[in-house]
Amino acid sequence: MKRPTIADIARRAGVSKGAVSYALNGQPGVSDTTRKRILAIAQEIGFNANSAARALSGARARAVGLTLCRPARILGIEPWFMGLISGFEAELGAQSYALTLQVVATPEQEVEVYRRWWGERRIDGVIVTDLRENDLRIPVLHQLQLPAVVIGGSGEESPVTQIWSDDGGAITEAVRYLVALGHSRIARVSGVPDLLHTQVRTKAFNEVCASLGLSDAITVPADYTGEEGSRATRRLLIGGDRPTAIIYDNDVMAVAGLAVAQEMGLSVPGDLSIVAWDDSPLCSLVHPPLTALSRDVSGYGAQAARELLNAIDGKKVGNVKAQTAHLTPRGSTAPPRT
Amino acid sequence: MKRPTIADIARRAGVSKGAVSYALNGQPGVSDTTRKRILAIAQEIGFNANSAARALSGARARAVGLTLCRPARILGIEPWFMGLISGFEAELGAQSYALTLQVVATPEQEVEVYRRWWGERRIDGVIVTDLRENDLRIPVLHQLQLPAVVIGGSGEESPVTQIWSDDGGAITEAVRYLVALGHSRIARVSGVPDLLHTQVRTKAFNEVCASLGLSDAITVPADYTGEEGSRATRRLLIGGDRPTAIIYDNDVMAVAGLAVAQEMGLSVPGDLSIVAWDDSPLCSLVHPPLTALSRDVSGYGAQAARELLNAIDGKKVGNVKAQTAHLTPRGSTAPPRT
DNA sequence: GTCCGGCACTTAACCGGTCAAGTACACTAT
DNA sequence: ATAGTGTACTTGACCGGTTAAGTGCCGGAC
Repeated sequence: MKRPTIADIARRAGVSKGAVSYALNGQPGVSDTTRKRILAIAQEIGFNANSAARALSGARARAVGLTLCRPARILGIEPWFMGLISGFEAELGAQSYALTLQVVATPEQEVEVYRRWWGERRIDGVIVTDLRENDLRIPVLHQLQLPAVVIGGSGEESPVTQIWSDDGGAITEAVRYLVALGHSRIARVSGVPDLLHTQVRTKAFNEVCASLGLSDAITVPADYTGEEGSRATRRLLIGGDRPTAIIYDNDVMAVAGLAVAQEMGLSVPGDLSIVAWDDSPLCSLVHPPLTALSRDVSGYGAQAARELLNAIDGKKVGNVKAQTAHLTPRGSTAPPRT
Repeated sequence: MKRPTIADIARRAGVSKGAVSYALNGQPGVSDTTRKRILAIAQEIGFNANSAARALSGARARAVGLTLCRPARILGIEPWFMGLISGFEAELGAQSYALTLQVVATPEQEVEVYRRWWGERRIDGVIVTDLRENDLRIPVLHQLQLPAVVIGGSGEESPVTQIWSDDGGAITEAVRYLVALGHSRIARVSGVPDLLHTQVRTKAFNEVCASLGLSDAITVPADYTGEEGSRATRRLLIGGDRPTAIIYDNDVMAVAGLAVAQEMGLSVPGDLSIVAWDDSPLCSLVHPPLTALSRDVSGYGAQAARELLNAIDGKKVGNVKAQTAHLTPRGSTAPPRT
């Protein structure tokens, strides 16, 4: 049960390997009748071009890489990555590019994986997530000349293409909404402070709160996990002057915060309003359903994949701004009880 | 910035390509001093073997494939797959195998992807999830002679290696526990009924309920999504003789069920006890935290990857039984209010 | 002195594609 | 009749590894 090669097709069609190659790739050099005959034979014997051979003769590997650098326990539960991945796939699958995945523990390992993949010619490009300040991956990507697209940058000038969204604008909208409802003590539980988009959000949050005269608007740093989300929420709620609204940097922490409030006997949204960043089915799953900053994560992923394919094709692409997250009000926000 | 090849190493070391190949692969045929020299040069110039060239000359592709066949909205939120994936990685990474991922919409597409991957020599084997009755993928895998490991079979004889766990035993434990607490009206919200492990669970659930004399133990089929979980729960709770305990086939539906109960003003666990299948951080996140049937999903994945690598190496492996899920009691179960 | 075995390499074929260069033939223009 | 042009192929090199077969040389046995 040997897998067929173009030589098999050539033999059956009575032509040379080269002719078969031209026929299969839609290149000129064979007549229409011959081409049809060859395609029919290929179809019949279930031919698929050996990707290794193709990659070896100068062509692409037709695969892109993605590394996930978060602890497994949070990876599993956060809908964000899977949304992103299904977006990539939608685009990559259409061009029959494969997606190669690697879970890593540290950014250093991540860099190692990039080096290895690229050295092995296993991939044509990578998608980079969770950009940090002075990210050590960027100079390596640049040095390797490895086509890449960064997700979640700040939109500033960068040697690597970025797909970014206006997180500052989104959080400003959320704060204004809460203030319009009558809230004046608004807190925030953030994601990992090292991440660039966390910093963008923190800055915008501080600015809008200052401009609206909210003096005690504080941000408690956390790490996207439920445990940290609970801890941060408890810290915020045990104080005497507890906030009447909390904005969370992801859905998982928001759900954890909701549970803490319920556990402490606080009513949501009566005693506490909750806003989650990044809408997902998780937000509509709980009671009350969470008001969220929604965006089309999967579309975001598809856009990133599209830009990466462009970069691989040598088209120089600049930073791309994706849709800004918009507020989806649900049951977890209301005017504060007086 | 051309990427180095063994020819580059050979030139610098003043030996032939063949010698370099022997040296790098730890094969006999070169002296110890030469080998060390070659390895040092390889290290210095950052050599990585071209995976395409290696794969082309008869060797392995050093990659395995995984297809995910669930709608994106549920893929994202279910921790199960990510747990599995990080388990695979732990094992594959150690052997420097890559994991290639593809999201598909239907089992037919899945089969197509297998055919293409195998035809392209892109992968050495696949991991198959969500086994169905008379699964159409199994004969194809067998016909292609594509090394594979099936996750979530029933443990019965099969032409393809299975990693399975005793789901019947686990659900029996859960029912007995609820009965011991004093419950007599126990319902179940199941996953997709086509899946083999759903059938195993349903059968065992019916049997244990019958043997314990629980006459109105019913299973409402759902599809693992929160929406269906809510709907099924509502249906169960609006009846006059509503159950005092519900077992859900995954954590997402259990959380949705909890929200429905709260929304209807029922207290959990006072009026309704809830048990989730497959523990995950999600279960401890909500209030009250959910009693769950736990197992080491990531370990399960690692075991599957290990068996697949064995199968790829030509070692004939039989079915492997993984650890049975065990009950982790939390706040969502209690004796029913009288 | 020579024959033999073994070590440390080299040589070259091979994997299965791609693609530039070459060839054979028909048809047209002069 | 002859050159020129285009079409429809064939030929063969090449990508970067692996590996069977070949070579040169050294040391030891007879």
